[in-house]
Amino acid sequence: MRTARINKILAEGKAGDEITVYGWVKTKRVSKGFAFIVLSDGSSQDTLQLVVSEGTTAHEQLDKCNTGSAVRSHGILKESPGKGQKYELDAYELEVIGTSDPDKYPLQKKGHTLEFLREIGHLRPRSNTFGAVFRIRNLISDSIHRFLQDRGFLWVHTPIITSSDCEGAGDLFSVATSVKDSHKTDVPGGITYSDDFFGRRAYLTVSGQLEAEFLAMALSDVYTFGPTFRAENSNTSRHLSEFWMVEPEMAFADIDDIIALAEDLLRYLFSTVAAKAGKEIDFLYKYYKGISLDDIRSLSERSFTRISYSDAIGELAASKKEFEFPAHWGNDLQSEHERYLTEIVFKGPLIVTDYPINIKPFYMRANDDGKTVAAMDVLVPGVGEIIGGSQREERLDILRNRMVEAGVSEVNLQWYLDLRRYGSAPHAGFGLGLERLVQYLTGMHNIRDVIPCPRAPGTIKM
RNA sequence: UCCCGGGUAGCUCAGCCGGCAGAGCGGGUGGCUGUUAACCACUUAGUCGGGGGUUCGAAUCCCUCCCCGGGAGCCA
Repeated sequence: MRTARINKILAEGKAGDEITVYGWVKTKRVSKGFAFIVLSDGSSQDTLQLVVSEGTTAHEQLDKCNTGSAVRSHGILKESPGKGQKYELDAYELEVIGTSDPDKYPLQKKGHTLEFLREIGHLRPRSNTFGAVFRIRNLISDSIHRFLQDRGFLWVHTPIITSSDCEGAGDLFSVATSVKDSHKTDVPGGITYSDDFFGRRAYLTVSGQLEAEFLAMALSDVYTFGPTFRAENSNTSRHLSEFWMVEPEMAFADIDDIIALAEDLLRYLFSTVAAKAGKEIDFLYKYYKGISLDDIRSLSERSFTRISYSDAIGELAASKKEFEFPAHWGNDLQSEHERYLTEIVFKGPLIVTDYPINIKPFYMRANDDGKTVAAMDVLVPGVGEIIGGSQREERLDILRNRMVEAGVSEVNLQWYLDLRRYGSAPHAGFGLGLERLVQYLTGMHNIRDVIPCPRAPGTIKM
């Protein structure tokens, strides 16, 4: 089955070309004597219009050729006299490969709500919206690899099943095989982890950071890119139980190095999306009013604003706006604070640095003031935090003190402390939430609409 | 987990101070010689989220459970 996808036909085809095309029927408009069929194959935002004239064998197939059916067509490409498309296919062959009962097929010609499409997750990629979102998601993922590979970073594959339970990034999913052993009752669920598969408790990873650190302390510049899992009972439009994260980790690097890396990476991604996904962005902006192509392009061309946490608190305190929770040094920024800073004050991505030591994890490097750590978050309008990172504490004694204060046991982290015992060096990294970035660039308000199979509390279809 | 809002035809919704179950879209049939979410006519379509209660009578009022959405917290 030799195929030419519609994006290629439209980009490289010439009037007069004889072509075969495959796709799914989006709409069919039948008039006396001829019919129009709009065909989509997901290869781009564009569709191909088939013109089926009476008297052809193609015309005899029209009755079976309903919305949603899979078809093959063969004909001559020609310039379209109608508006809305440059080319159309003068189709003289039409074969319905897979029929679709129009009475039952859930997707109509008309637009659907995102809530309804979420209920038919297996069919929603056929919609214009989800086609656009998943193409952009792919472009971003590919571009992340390209950017980091070009800079000499090694993609390292850190484990999905892990024994680390102390990263402080929320509740973990347990991995077990013996849950049927309900008479053994020393842990909730009735199993004894020492008798279970790994001989000790295991979890799905909440972050590849700690493992990326030991790889960076040998290979210098590395990154992880894979799924991570949080068992938090959070029900929001910005949280998933399973999401994808990119975590670069650099040795012999400080906080400024990774701030620069984060900004360069984001600006590269903005410019790539603007250059290669213009039609998708235009479509999504038209319907969801998230971010326009012009805005993405201009974001890629200017440097991000950078502000310390302390100055951000000052900015919030000086504002005339009434917050539900007044900004107070020592407390984490609330959603309303992040929104105010990114949407009202700075109107774009914002890098906030040097957070109070008490609200950040033990591994972040203590600053000389004793009150803050070398941390950085990148906040964007509408979505909030898309990147969180820090310089890591490389000084053994200070790290051990932080662990004691945080109540983190050393027992299972001797390997982590070894990195500080043998050839310790300044290093730093960050985590980029892929779905949140895709949200920002697509304007999807709900994070469940930027991943094919969203997982959330009580939600695991397919 | 908490606070709001919602659940009525395949979809989007109206009806809600109790009294015959509605519209638009979609689907079907017919018409139309260039459509673009085509257009015109006709037609099809219901466990009013589940359970319980009040009442002569409940989509409508009360209780309860479930599900969905928005916001908050946690974070990416």
